[in-house]
Amino acid sequence: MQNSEAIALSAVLLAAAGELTQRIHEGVVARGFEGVRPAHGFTFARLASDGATVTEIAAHLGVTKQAASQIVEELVRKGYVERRPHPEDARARLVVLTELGWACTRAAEEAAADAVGAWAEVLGEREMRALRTLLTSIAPYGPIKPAW
Amino acid sequence: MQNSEAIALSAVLLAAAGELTQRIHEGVVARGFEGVRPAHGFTFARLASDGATVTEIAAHLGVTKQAASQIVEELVRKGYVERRPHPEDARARLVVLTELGWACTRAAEEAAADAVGAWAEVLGEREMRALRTLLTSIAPYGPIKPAW
DNA sequence: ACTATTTGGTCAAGCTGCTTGACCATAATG
DNA sequence: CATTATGGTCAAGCAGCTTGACCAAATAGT
Repeated sequence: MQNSEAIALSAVLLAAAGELTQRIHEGVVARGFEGVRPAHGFTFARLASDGATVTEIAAHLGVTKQAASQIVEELVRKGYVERRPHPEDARARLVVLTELGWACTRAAEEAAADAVGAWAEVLGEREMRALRTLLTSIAPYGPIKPAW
Repeated sequence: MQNSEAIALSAVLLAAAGELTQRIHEGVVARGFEGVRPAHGFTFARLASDGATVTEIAAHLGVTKQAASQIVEELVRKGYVERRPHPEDARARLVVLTELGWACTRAAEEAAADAVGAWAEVLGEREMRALRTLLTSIAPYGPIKPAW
């Protein structure tokens, strides 16, 4: 593997990821959900299965818990999530999606499906599976940090 | 293509891109270049071939020209680029990499090669070429916008 | 048991990186 | 050669994050 090949691979990977992010965002907006940013989408993804605490969200996003707390506050204000008392820890508060939050999550999924679908039209089903398999082999396990 | 598959593909793509960005950044820092952010790397990439004007950099990064101007100012201060008079337009100024800027660019390329090389050890050369081919087919042509 | 430390969360203040708005100098257009 | 468009900077403001201080509940130490 020469350097130039590594650069080329990096460039197309970053370009594809950037475009995907942008398209998902545009698709969500087009479906009527305004004032939501990609970071909110990553938050929703973490909340989708049973909710999470502020600290867990912070770890998921790779930010401080103060930042996560502010994000949650904003999402509460906009009606996407709500804070409930934590069933096992009186200090903690469980953040869960509201019905609006679920609707927005589904919109994001549809937008993702649209964007990916456009790729499928170019590559075909078979190649898409190959792509997914390859990426799955190299993607890290941890949280998806929107870090760049 | 079902929604769930699109989500899975999106997740691994974003995870891989996030990890790559982070590793490149860490690699650049490890090679002794401090105070440089991913956005600077995207700037360097645009400057590498013959330099660019502030307006061109702005378009490349997807930000306003004021923001691009500030970024250039910072890079000048840190010694990575310099402003030269534009040979054809007295209004414009051509921003070019200094020797330090070139060194930093090479460091980023090495870091990218390291990160990609780690994937090659998992996938093998053949699969890496397949991955690159697939991604090249779906990546947009325009500037790489670090947008999320 | 009860002190001491850790952990979950918020409040407050500050910084960084971007934005919008105004403006100047040069180029392109009629 | 007057008008408009373009490249660039200065200034002010804002959004999203950080660090620092703090409180309440849980956990650990003896």
